[in-house]
Amino acid sequence: MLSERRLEVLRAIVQDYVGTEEPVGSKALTERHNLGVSPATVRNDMAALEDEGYIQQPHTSAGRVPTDRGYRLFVDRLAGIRPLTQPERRAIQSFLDGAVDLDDIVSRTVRLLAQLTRQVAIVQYPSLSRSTVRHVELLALAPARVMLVLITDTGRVEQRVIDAPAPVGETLLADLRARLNSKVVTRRFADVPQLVMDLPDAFEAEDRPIVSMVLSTLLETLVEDTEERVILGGASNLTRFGHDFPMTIRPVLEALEEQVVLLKLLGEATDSAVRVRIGHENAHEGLNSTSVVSVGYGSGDEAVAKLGVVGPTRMDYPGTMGAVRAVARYVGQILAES
Amino acid sequence: MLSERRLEVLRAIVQDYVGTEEPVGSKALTERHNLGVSPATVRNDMAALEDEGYIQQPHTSAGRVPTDRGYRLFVDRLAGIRPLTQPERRAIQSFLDGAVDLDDIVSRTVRLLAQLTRQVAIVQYPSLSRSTVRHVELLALAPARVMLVLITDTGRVEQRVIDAPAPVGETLLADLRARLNSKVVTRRFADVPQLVMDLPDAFEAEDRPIVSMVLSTLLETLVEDTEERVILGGASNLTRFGHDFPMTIRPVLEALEEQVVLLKLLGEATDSAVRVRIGHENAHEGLNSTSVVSVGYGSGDEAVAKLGVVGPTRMDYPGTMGAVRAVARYVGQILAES
DNA sequence: TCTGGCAGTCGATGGGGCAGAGTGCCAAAT
DNA sequence: ATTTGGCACTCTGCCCCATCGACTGCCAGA
Repeated sequence: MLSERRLEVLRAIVQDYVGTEEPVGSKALTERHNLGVSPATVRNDMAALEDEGYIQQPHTSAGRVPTDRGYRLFVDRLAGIRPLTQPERRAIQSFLDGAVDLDDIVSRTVRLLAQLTRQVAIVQYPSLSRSTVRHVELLALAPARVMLVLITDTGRVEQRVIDAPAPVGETLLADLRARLNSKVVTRRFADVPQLVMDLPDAFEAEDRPIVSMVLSTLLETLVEDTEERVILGGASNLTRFGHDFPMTIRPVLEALEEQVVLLKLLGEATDSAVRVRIGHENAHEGLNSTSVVSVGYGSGDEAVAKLGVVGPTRMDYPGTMGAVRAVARYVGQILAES
Repeated sequence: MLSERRLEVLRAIVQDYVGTEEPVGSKALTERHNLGVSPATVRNDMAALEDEGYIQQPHTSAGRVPTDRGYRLFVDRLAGIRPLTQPERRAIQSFLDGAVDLDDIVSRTVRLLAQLTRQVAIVQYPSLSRSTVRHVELLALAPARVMLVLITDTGRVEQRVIDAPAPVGETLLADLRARLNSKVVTRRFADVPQLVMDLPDAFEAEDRPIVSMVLSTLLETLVEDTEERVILGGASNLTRFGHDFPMTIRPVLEALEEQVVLLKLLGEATDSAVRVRIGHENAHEGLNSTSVVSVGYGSGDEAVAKLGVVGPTRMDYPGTMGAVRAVARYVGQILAES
């Protein structure tokens, strides 16, 4: 396998390349990092690294540039996650603390993340599928018209209007509201259908149609709103992609406009481990020269949604991963509090 | 003043330049448009137009390019608004007809507009300042924690969590809910502050702090909700800006991320006349080489919000204006129906 | 007022030559 | 077996220069 020193050389190459954006040569390497060996030795190591596919030269007689594979090794074995500095933590906290509602939290998060990483940030709205019900409210808008309001533990509110076949009494409404809430509050969306199944039995036969109607509307809402929304910010950071970006930036911008693509980008993982997708590891063509750093976040131990950033494969992985992880944690806290 | 033919020359220059993206010379002009005069004559006219500041040459011995002033004259006097073709109209209609709610209408509109004009589209949400309150709900999440839910007649729902200084009794909450609703339901947002002003007087002294707290949160929500939201789409069209766009695109992307800037871009006008802001007419620096075409739209005769597109000053004005106007009309219709 | 002709200007293009940076390889040293 | 210094070689990037082509402006004549 690769000797310790060769890994060290790879690490140095990645760090220098990320810093300078220019292919790095053997001489420059020995000067900037004190590896304790001569350029010639480094050259040999580089040749070996190139054979293994970790680095590559853009042209004969140019310096080396990490390949996707090289970045992968770097991320997996050579680099840790850099924790944020104290001032950065404070900045995050004060920035997120002012949020007034869920929309605000999400939009602040995306801006914060973009600013912190100087890259394009993506934040998924807390998904409803893992959410729990905080409260169900029933309001009589008119004698035969009921509004159903669903409030989730993530602060999201959804509403539906139900046209009943006959006037609905206030007492019935109150009764249904009470029973419904006692059944479903604190329960997960996924469990709700079973929990309310036998609810109509508790009512008079004449009331059952409207009860069923309310229930089916509730279930519909639960399903429909599991739909996952994503917002993004910091698009202007795309201009820092590199000198050749006219070719690069176009497909990226296009990809970023598709909700579906964004969702896929964030990946399936929903635990709180930071994931990195490098270059071609992203299935989506056009994002072949970008990397995505993503992580799940949520109010409890379980993630309810994901967030992340997308930037050039040549990015500061430790720093970006640190920022993404930290933001996810703080957002989780904020969500848990509200 | 400028002779008829000189205006014709200006029009030809604008059209050619928009088409080719390259400075246009006297010879090419006479070949493409049959002006009935020789290149030499056109040269004289061009010199005159340049003296007046309508066109300019990038370098000595290059063709001419319209100035902002030239575009302005073109838009004001030389070009009409090109109506859309029948297929285009049908496309608009079928695209917008599938919308299920307000969010959907707006997001479809922005995509449609971006696609139609192949530029960056901006759509402002219908303003809520004319909305009325349908219902206010108060829920006890915890003993000293109340959630306020506001439901508007447009079907929009907003919620806020209030941390009370002391536990809030259920009876107090019910009382407040009832009184509040009887005051504000069916009332316009703008009228609410006055209506609830004396509400605390109806409560025991010890309850007044929490009552005031709820009221001020409500008023805050009303104000914020009236606040105008804007969304945009088609950012990938920025890549069609021109060859030199690295310099150009950056400030534009930055500007487009600021809600405030976007709102200003759309301008103040709220009637249904299409407005064009060309280059430096946009106060915002960094948008000096872009033009904004905007128009008000609404469900009735009165415009409730604005939409538009932003693109390079070198854009197809008649076509863009036509598309913007048409989309605004159709969206107005859709809104009126729902 | 228009037109053709003519000289002049300037950007774009492409070749040639010259560094500079970097590599691969080899033979000697450790 | 590994490391090192040396050396020849190969590129790219840059500058310079000459050429080409597309314009313009101006002037004299129709």
